[in-house]
Amino acid sequence: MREPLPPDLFEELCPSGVVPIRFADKWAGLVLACLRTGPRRYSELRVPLARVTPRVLTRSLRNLERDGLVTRTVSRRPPGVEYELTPLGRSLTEVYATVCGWAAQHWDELLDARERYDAAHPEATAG
Amino acid sequence: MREPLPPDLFEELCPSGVVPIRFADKWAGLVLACLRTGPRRYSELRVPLARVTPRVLTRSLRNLERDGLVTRTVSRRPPGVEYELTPLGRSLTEVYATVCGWAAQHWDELLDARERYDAAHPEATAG
DNA sequence: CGGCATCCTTAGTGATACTG
DNA sequence: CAGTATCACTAAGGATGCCG
Repeated sequence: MREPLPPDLFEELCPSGVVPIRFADKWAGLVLACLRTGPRRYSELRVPLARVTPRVLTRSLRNLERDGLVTRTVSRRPPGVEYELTPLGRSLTEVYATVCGWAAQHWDELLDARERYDAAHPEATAG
Repeated sequence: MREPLPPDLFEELCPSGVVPIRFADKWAGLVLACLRTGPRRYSELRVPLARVTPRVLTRSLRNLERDGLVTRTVSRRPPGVEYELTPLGRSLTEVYATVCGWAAQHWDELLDARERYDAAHPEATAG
């Protein structure tokens, strides 16, 4: 009835196993979200992302820049560094929006399932 | 011109910072993809996911089960363990499909950007 | 067949303090 | 203002081998 699975999914489903690429970065989604309304300076980003240490925020931004998702521009008048979405980055925010939509819709369900699982498997959670 | 960013995005954008949740699992996407065409036994999953060690595959499956995305069923005749998508899990595969679609479309762009960045920043990549 | 036990390595994250 | 330096912790991932 069911056909067998293809011998190697990695090329077929996702070029170079790209899926985990940007989603592996814990804060990338929120950083991109911050930039949806326009370019922002580093200090502006630090406000909503206060619980992210500067080191981690910088690394996220560098990674996003490396992948061509944001640009980094040093400016005088006013002095500062501005980050801005590239068209590529902007297109990714749409994808993130889809993910967030799913999460918002099903987060409770997921938490419930988790609670039920943990209740049914005490050994994995605690003694 | 631009309005200031909200003081805390975490509640606003994504409940409980859910975004990284399932996407932090490197193989979850491919596992879910394998299950889209119907229930599969563990040994069936191991074929396309050959480069994932049993330990890691099992952990992925357990995590997915914990979150209510797949079910795990032990069966005799034929003996084995079957994994199957729940409705919740199936709905997540749609999201993954969106992500994969984006990746397939823009992967080359991203790789190019990366190459350009690395070429422009030799110190970060090598000596 | 469907795992688990054990060990190891690394990358991500984080706290704290300091600087061009 | 926009980071960097240093240190520490954790969890994910992976290799190998064994078991009910």
